[in-house]
Amino acid sequence: MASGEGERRNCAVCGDRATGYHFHALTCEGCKGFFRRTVTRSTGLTCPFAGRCEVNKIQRRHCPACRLQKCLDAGMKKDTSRSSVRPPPAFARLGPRTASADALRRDQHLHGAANHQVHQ
Amino acid sequence: MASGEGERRNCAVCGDRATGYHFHALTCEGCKGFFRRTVTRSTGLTCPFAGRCEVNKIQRRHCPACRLQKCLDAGMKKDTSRSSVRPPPAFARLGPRTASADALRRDQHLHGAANHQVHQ
DNA sequence: TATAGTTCAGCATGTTCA
DNA sequence: TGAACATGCTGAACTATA
Ligand SMILES: [Zn+2]
Ligand SMILES: [Zn+2]
Ligand SMILES: [Zn+2]
Ligand SMILES: [Zn+2]
Repeated sequence: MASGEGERRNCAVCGDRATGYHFHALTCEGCKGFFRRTVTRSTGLTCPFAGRCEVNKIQRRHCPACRLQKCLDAGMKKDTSRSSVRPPPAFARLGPRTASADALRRDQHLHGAANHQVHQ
Repeated sequence: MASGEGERRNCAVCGDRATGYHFHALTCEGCKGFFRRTVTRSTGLTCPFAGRCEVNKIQRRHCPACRLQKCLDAGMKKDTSRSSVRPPPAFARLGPRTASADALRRDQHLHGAANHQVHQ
């Protein structure tokens, strides 16, 4: 269980608590979602301060341009080979997820762990 | 000399450290599991780069299609044969089935210049 | 002992909703 | 925007079997 604990897992972009590796970088959920949304749209973001904004947990929302830049600096990138080429299966879901199908799927992995979220 | 270490056994597919022969080829645990899972569920994998992806330890996850192709090129195959009580050396040396299919695949794969570089 | 099969925590990425 | 959830894939460790 690595009681060492000395190793804090912080987001490489804003320093918030990281939940794991996302897009090849250790980041928090916020920067993960931000990157996914932003990198595709790439709406010519421009920083009003010549890209000198600090990106931390508090101010990360203030300047998307600098946040995105820091994401890229941290090594984040979309895996072009493995994305958008496989989503077909779980689409076209009209109502609430049918517990039956989902349960069936998840049952395969629910043998021992109740939730396979990142422990912490 | 339990671990002379001088002789490194590398995976024929990705070059990672091999753990032994798996499905008739010297491979690592990763490619072993990948092949077992994929060869049966061959869900029409397609490479977004015309099958010219390099398959090494770092990038082997990027393109399943090319990874599987390299597995087959390395001679990997499920031994779905009958009793499987023993691996007969004279394994259907008369059947053109494997030879032709194999050659065909290899031909398709090794056609263009392998100079194509994938991201990263 | 060696290889094939099984398990499962973790990774990658997308979706939902407050 | 981001926490929570959904799913498929990966591979180290383990088990089964010859
Ligand atoms: Zn962050
Ligand atoms: Zn800025
Ligand atoms: Zn390998
Ligand atoms: Zn490929």
